Amino acid sequence: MKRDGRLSAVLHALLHMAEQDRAMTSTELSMCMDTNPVVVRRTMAGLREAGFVTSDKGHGGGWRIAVDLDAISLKDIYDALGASPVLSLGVHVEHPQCLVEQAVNRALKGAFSEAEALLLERFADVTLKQLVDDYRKRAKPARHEKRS
Amino acid sequence: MKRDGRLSAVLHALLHMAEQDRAMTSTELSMCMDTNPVVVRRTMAGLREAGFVTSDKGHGGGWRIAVDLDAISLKDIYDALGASPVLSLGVHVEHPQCLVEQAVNRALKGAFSEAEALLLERFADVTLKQLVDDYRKRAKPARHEKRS
DNA sequence: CTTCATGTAACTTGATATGTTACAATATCG
DNA sequence: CGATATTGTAACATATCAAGTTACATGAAG
Repeated sequence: MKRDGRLSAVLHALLHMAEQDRAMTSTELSMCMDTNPVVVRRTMAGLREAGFVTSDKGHGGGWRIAVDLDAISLKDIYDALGASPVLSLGVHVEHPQCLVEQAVNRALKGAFSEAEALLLERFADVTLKQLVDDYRKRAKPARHEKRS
Repeated sequence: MKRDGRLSAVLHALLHMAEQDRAMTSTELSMCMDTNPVVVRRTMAGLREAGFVTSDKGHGGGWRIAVDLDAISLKDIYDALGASPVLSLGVHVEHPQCLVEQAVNRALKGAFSEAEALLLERFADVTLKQLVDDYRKRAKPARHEKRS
């Protein structure tokens, strides 16, 4: 089963936007997200509705981050993308008649919801600001290398 | 993204097998797994290779559980099915050049692996025996109702 | 030796995420 | 004002991949 890399791709785009003080066009973003401009607009639409980014038409238009970087967590972005399922695994029948299958579902669902809750907690703990800081911390030493 | 219900379906089948003292045919199992016999054989093949079930051809043939119910955990079954990914979410590029994307990947992968580890721990903690016991505990009171 | 079963390869189908085209709407620039 | 740059979005096309299906070989039991 193929994994959904949209969250990852969008975060990549957002961090690049955070490093610019101008708007970035869908075409620019499509390059760093390795897709095409229409898909970028489709994906960013959710973030716009949630108020995390703004978009402007026309000359000099494009996408900008609209809130403080430390006010957005990965969970916020995940939700804004449309809360796709976290787990590939699921139960075969949601509300089975069969008592045997009900026992299976009880066991599986317990494990599923714990794992999902943990993941979303971790997402909620990380802000875009932290990602930017992490990136900068690693990028700077590399620049020193070049200078020296 | 559609969820993979094979683990759930196979557990259902195994518990029914556990309640019988005869072999069950792929056709019988296909009914309780809500699919067709060939898919059952395909799915059970992994369990057979792992030694959890045996299959017999010919008259009176079919599938039987081959080990003690308290010697198999959900994790064992999950593994025997071919360890499909646990999470729907993944990173967009596995080993990116871009430092920004590397920072994104570090954050995501940490959260992913914690959640996955937790789920597999929980799976490892539950044996087929426990599921059977849970089922029986709930099934018996229902019979008393009928009698009284 | 017929029937009932599994084993498995090959092919078909269906669901769906992604990509693409097309064009309307709108903002900026000169 | 007209040319150009940009988003917004619907509609369509493509690719992928799991599941379903067909077909037939193999083997066991009556």
